[in-house]
Amino acid sequence: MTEVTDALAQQVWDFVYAHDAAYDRAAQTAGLSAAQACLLEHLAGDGRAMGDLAEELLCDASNVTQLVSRLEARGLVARVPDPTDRRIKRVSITTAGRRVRRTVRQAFEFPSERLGLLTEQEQRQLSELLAKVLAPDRPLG
Amino acid sequence: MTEVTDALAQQVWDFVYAHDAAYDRAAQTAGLSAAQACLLEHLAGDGRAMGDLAEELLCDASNVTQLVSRLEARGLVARVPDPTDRRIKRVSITTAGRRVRRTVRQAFEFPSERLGLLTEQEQRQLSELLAKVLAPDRPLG
DNA sequence: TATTGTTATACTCTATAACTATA
DNA sequence: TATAGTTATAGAGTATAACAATA
Repeated sequence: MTEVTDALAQQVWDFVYAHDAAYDRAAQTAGLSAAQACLLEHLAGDGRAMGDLAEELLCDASNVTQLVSRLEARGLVARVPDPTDRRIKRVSITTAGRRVRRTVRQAFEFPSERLGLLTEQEQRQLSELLAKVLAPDRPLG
Repeated sequence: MTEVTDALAQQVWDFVYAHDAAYDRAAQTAGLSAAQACLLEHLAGDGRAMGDLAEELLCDASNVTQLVSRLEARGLVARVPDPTDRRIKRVSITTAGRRVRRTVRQAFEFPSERLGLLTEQEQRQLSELLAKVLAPDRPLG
């Protein structure tokens, strides 16, 4: 463990803040909240069970219910019953949802406009540093 | 502008996520939301005007009113009228507020436990990379 | 008239607890 | 009985618009 300067901690804070703000703006471009955009990102091909989404998003199932309800009301996702277990509902993204998701991705300029300021070598450096910082001792958060 | 790989963007995402989650937890340790803790961090010696806080926190003034009201109800801040302009109210942190703020700072283990995984040289490297990424072309976000 | 802060209102995120349907 | 999802409810963050007090 090395001592960490306040200056570095502050830089990291600013970086994180800029990233968060950029994602918020990107989502807003498509009329979504960050939480809604994030949920769309977690929808793979044939649909995810509500419970799985709650686990992946690290939030309560009742929260997923509401997020999905709002997205469904706008036609961006659909609840499809699971054929093998009628308790389960799978959330699948619609064509309109894919379009909106693409909009968010394209509007999220942080990676290209910020990380893109680094040379290839610097990007590799950053990647190695982040890998060290995020050493897989804890799964998340 | 260099092309940015999805892998790096994902690493950055995970890093940001871990930082956010760690701060949420730290604030919760003191019974605060992240927004409340953040506001406490912006309170300097003699108190900040509500409007200045709104600018620094990049949010609406009415939002600051509510955040401050909740903190005031818990005795962590106080509204003191400005002697020179009676429209202005300055928000100052109380002794209890300082104590709580210290609790949050100590509970925020991300800098020491995560950035501390890097050697001094690596920390300097990271600092230089972040400085490049956050080149001061835009003020914030 | 312009500015500072508040109030009223509304929407979203989030969680807990109680509930329904299914297994 | 246990599980998947929903509903009811509540508190917090946030913004817009209307408002009061002061400059």
